[in-house]
Amino acid sequence: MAKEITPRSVDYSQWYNNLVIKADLAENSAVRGCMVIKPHGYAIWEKIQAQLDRMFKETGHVNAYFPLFIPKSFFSKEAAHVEGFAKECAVVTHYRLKNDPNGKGVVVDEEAKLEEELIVRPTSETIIWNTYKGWIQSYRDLPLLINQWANVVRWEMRTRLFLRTAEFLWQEGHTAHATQEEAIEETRRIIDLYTDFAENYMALPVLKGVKSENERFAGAIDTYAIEALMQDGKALQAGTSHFLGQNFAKAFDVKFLDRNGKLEYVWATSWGVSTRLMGALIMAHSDDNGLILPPKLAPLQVIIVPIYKKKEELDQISQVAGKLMEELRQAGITVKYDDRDTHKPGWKFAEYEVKGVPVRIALGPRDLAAGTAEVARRDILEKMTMPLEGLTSKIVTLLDEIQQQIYQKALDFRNANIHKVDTYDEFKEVIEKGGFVLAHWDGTTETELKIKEETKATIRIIPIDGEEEPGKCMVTGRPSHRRVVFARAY
RNA sequence: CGGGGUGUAGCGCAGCCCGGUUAGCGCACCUGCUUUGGGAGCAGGGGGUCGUGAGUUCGAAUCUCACCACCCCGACCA
Repeated sequence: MAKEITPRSVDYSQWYNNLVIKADLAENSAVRGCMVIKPHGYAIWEKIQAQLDRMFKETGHVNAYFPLFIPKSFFSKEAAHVEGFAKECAVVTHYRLKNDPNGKGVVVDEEAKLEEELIVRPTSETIIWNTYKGWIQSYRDLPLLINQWANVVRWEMRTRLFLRTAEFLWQEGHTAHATQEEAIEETRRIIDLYTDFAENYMALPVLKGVKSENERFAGAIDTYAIEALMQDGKALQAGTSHFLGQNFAKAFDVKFLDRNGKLEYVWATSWGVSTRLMGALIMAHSDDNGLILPPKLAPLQVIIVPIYKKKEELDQISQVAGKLMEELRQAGITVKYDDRDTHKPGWKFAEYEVKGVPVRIALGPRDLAAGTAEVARRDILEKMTMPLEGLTSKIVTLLDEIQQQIYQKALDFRNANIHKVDTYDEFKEVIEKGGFVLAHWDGTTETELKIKEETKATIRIIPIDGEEEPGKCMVTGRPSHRRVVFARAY
């Protein structure tokens, strides 16, 4: 079967690395910490992008593009923001190279030093708010609902394909509002949108809530986040939406005249998801044979493989396959017919399996004689023989069913790995097994850091919906009115 | 940035201790024939700055020194 994938049970992180390579999603590049996203990986990202973009537009947002470079001085304008990002910025200092006087290649031309250094954006709040200053004068100019698809650079010490790379692709929304209420509403609308996307497209159940002060975005008043559980019991932050208050408006002096003719600072939000979602998708669903993709995000949903000995057989099969493909396409399914004679059927089966194509249809002489097809599901590795007659509608149903079952499986796993604990001793024991742990916390950063120090667990979210439950902090015994969600995280 | 490890064909590795024919193996690749319902078999073939630089030596993949890169663990991390 799938060659050279380390089983999950042996070494989860190696399994992940193997899978990314074997499924041909990405590879490390010649540039430290930066990956090459290969066509299959990029095709999945494009599906993610297309759906999110649709959802952003349905909620009134538009796309724009801002510069890759940000003048260094912009960063010092919002104190918490610079504090959070300063340690991982790539900086452009010169704009020209010259031939090495010693004859060895090229060197930086020291005479071409920039007056002011440029930072390669780690996120775009500063350049965008500097721009918004020129766009906003009146309440009539608001709200401004803008999204950008871009690459950003954060100089991470240790990188892993998709999960943490020095350069990554993402979308960042930056909105401006006349009132605090409206900005908070936007922040929540987006975290709900992300939740909808994660659950209904990625088949990934998530917990939604706000971050503790310690885990908050640098420069935000509140950070809303969704957290997903990976198969090794670690949590992965899958998306964040920040209520920025008037912090950036004040830092960049963005004011507007309200209906009463009063000059006010603008209220802001920002929100984003990145190619890290690819990591979540892989780690949440896949198995030791390779990738398992939810049909809604699979670049290829159905693959048809002919099985034949003689050319006449292939011709007959191709005719049937052609008709079937036509029908499937009309039903909105992405399908490919792999009639390459350079690879054998078994090779193709294994190849599409490791790449996560949800449904495989094999057509051979035996099928033609019986008017059937062999239909194989990637998610549960099950084969069925189905009549060709009416096959298309069955495949449509099957893809829905697979989407559902992948979600259900992830949900069952997640639910089986949420534990309530009341004492710190119990917490220390349960956190070892992985999963989300619901416990009472006194709300202080001090206690949170102590827990992190002693158990490596962090507060992933403080739930916003759901019931309040009075209790006592498991560490200090101080009062708490609601359980928060702890986990070890990526 | 600290600790450990690895750099030899596209990939994975052996050879290195104890220097000495033409640097070897598996996969992949190419050609031919036979094959094709779960990663085919046989035969033949192509492909190497042994990470980089210096040194020791008659002779270096092998010994010495320096440097570089990558990986793992830790620290760091929206």
